[in-house]
Amino acid sequence: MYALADCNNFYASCERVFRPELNGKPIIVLSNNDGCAVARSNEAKALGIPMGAPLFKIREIVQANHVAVFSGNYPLYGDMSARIQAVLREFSPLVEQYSIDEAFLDLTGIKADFDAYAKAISARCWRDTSIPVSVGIAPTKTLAKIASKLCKQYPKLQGGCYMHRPQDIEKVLRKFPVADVWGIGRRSVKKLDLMGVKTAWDYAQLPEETVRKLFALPGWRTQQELRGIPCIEFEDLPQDRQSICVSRSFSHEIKDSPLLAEQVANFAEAVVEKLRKQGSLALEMAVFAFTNRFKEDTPQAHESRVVEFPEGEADYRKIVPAAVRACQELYRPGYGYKKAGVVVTRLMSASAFTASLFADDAAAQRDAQLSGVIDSINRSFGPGAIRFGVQGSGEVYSTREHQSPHYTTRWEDIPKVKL
DNA sequence: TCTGGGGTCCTAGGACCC
DNA sequence: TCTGGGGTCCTAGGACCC
Repeated sequence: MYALADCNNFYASCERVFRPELNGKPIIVLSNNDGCAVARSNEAKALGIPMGAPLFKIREIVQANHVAVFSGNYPLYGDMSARIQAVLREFSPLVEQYSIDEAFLDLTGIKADFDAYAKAISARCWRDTSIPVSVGIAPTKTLAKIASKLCKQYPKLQGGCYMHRPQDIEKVLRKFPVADVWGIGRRSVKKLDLMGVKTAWDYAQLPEETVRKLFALPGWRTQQELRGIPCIEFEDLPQDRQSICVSRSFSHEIKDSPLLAEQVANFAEAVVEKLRKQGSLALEMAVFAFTNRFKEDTPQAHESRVVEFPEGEADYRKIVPAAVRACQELYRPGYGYKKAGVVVTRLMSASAFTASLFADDAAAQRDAQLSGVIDSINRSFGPGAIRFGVQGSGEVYSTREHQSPHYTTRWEDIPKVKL
């Protein structure tokens, strides 16, 4: 059996932990630059605010209903996510962190009344973190996902649902929209709709050859999983990323080459930090920048440059300047750049690295140590404590008007209790 | 005026080999 | 008019996830 623990409206719930007066009130959390609503409390959903709605399009609803608005506070969400994880590990040693707000548990070998177990996991998360968590338990990951969605739909389940008898599964699938099944995206829903396939049950009953032909291997796996046959691996140990990307939209268009280079330098620095954290070297890097695609009446540019590192690289002093050079090369005057980013690909483990016959070992070792020093200074004193001149202030060009404090990750922001 | 960011997997088709 | 057969590797693009 697998459990899926899914935090309800995660970012919104995190904000509410430290603002309990907002319980029962509509709240939304915004994307970068305060652009779109990427998380909504149930009350905000009920007001008809769609996922991903641009703030300027929902301003009237927000004002009329006093919706509390927050800029994204990722240090807070990351920390709350780690706390949830710690709770989950008490219920199974095998936890797969699937995303910031979801984790699968492998319950193999655990003897328990799984319905009570699901409810207990949810109750414990609530007690220890004040985050509401929906826990579904079922024979496959896809069915566990469905079970956890049922918890959100039916409060009487008290956050936990165990679904395993074929007749129960059939009953649920017959009412469950195929569009809400994990792995069935918008494109597939369109096709399925034309075929008259509306529910998860309809999908499970399709002939396998049809599914294989129209939805390929992933679609077939989903079908098997709906039939109760596990097909999607449980990944206990987190895999190394195959690519690492840092990109942002800017609050204003950038027309100036040095200013664009400054942003790119900051993205490159952040990429290297992530790359080093997972202990990888990059063989390739791409730097890209483009104009505002929503302004259709202005000239559009979509530029990128690729840089190769034949030896593999994870050195700030190699990667950051290379990114800046690539940015200077791709820059074209007269365009207003709205978004840029840096992505490293073809990553390899630094420990598996074989040095080149012609490399200067002493110099390489010195450089590696220097990057390590940069890492430790920034870990101790905060991001950007030490940085390249070309990074400017180290701040990216963005708007965050509704930022909440970093309650759990910054000393100055820790809530004070008055006695 | 204002429109997110970061990933993975799979497949078809092209390039190339003998 | 006729124009081999069988295979691998790589990449771009599609689809999906949160």
